Amino acid sequence: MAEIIELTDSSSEVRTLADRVSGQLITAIVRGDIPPGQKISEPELARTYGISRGPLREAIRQLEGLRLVVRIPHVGARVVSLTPEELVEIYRIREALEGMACRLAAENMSTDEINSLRELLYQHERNIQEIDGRAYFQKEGDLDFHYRIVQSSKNTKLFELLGGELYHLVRMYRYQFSVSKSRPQRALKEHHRILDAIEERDGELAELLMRRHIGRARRNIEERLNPTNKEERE
Amino acid sequence: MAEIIELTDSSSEVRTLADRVSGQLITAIVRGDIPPGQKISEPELARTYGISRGPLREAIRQLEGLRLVVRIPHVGARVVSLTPEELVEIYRIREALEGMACRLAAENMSTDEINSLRELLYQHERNIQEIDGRAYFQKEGDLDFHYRIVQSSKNTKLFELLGGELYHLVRMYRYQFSVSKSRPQRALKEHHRILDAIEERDGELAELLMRRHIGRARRNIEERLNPTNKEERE
DNA sequence: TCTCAATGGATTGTCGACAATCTTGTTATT
DNA sequence: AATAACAAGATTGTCGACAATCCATTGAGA
Repeated sequence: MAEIIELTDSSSEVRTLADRVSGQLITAIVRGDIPPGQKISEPELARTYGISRGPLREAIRQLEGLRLVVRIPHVGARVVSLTPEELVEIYRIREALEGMACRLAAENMSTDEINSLRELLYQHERNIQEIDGRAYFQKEGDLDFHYRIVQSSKNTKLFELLGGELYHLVRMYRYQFSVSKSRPQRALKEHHRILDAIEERDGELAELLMRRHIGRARRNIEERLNPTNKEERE
Repeated sequence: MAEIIELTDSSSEVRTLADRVSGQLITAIVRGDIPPGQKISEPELARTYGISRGPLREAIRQLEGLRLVVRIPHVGARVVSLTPEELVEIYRIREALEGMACRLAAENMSTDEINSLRELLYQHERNIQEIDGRAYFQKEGDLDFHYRIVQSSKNTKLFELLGGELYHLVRMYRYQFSVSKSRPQRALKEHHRILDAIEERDGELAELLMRRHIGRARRNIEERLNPTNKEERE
């Protein structure tokens, strides 16, 4: 099964209540347990997690930094609710950023990392065959792949940006819009091709393939957003 | 004189102590009043700003989200201290992101915005002639230009990302490393060319020029970082 | 003299209470 | 009946105090 990305605990064991609750809240929001647009009540959440409002407010401020909640002074915080347009914007950003990440990965990825990532893809393959219809694991698995590429770009700032912020939002809206690839088989094949290019140290091609890969997903969303103009399909 | 970018107050007037102090701290850190690497003492700062530690801690958490401070549980927070390598990483990200912003701006920028931005460049021109040696205003002015382009890309998420996080770090390290363009004249000319391309709605060219523009600044830093290999200069 | 443990001091983390602001439901007026 | 002002309740913002953890200095032992 796909490895679970743990972006929440930033390093080893978290020791403060605020950090711990922050992580739990991230998970809850990303999974949709706390749905988009929902108001966040401080007294209620404090009771739920058994802490006082002090640390809880700090946790909320962290989530605000991750763009997972929007806060209005003296009114309260609510879980962010992206418009489809904003989601498209995020995919545009991913196109640019992960394209670059791919080019850098082609230069900097170690052979060990490449082999390990290839193994992960085989694992995904088996999962698809097993559960076929259910695309859940593939959904998470897809981000696993992208996550590793960015990590192997060896650009720490880029890694923080994508892994620390954008991916949360992407995961969150996978659950909501069910934006998942309709054909995981095809996505998997594309992943293999991207990794091929990286293995051959062809950064230019790797970037191109990744941009196409994400661009397709973006167009997928745009179509769902605006189902007219069917003749405009590539 | 160059308009002062006010990225701190996110909307109209800030009403909570935490938000207000957060803004003041951002300014203080970006200007170098609180130098990189310096420890942030909660009791001391609380006294300085005349508030209690509660709101101050929330402000620090916000700064943590902006990557302006690094926090270690039970130890404390310190102002971030970027390595030259990380600064180069940020410029690589800017290259990708602002390149895209330029392409989008060529599509979406209104003629009013274009004219206004052209006027800003003329203003910068006058400033350069006036103060010549002192590159201070030009330093801030440079970011004004980039800021406006990103704003005119009409990609709100992109705007948040660059204007809300990366530019703070860039500004901060302008003061520290004095990474400013050694020849503001040249930078100004490049700005005009970029705006020309946008005016002609040539997104491809605008992106190319912007990438070059930022790439030059990046190579500038890299050279300063590693002054050997002089023959490798383009 | 150097290493290591202990202790005192300071700093960070957490809590409960109070003040300021907003929201909602009610009442009065047009 | 609809709108506006008001008031009660709840929520957010702020504070000071206490607990938990870390850091530095000191002293003891090898």
